[in-house]
Amino acid sequence: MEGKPNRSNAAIGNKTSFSKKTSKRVWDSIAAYTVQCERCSKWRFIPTKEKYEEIRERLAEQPFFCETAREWRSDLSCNDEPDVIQDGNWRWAIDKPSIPQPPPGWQRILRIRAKGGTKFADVYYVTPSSKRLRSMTEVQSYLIEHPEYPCLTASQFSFQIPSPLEENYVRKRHARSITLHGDTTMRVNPTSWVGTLLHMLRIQLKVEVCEGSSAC
DNA sequence: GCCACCGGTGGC
DNA sequence: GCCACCGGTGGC
Repeated sequence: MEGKPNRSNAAIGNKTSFSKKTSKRVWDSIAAYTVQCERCSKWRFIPTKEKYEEIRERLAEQPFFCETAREWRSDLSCNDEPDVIQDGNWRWAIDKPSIPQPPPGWQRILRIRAKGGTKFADVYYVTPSSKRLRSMTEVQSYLIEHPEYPCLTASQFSFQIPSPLEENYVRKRHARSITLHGDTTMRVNPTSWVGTLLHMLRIQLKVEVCEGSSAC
């Protein structure tokens, strides 16, 4: 989590929101959102998912500085200690930049999968009528079938998922061992891709760990 | 029966 | 190797 220049990162507590029409609970498995200051490289918590989505959408054109956080922390500056220090209690993931904010009334939900699976996370959109859309194909079909959203296009949706900082969180497809005669050993091919992503991406999510933590 | 979660795979 | 998509299924 040491600061590299020109990156930004953000965080939210495990968030439960409610569909207005159905009061159905929708869970986001993200514990916190943080953005990195472009100037001092310190990571700053972002108070809400909505604010984080707003910052993330514009980050390429509108860099984040500690002063930006004065909207919710009036006295914050680059002289203050970083909000985030790396410890063993959290998992982190690098988010993708320039993801559009979900349309008004819609939710973009990120669900983190368990460690050792074939995929780190799933993104889905919840429509104002609480329908869950899992892919761009489903979004396009939905928009065609629902002309009440004439202004929405597929370009306003993104199913990109963050990348975990923890190496080997996701089982590598080509490193899978073939299970024979009850041998369930899993081999994972180590790579250095995390370092590469750190230089390319600008946003991180803090993912809550629920492995025996009393906080869970 | 529904749905959240997960795995598999085709395409790039 | 990564991503997008979607089918299967276990838990409710």
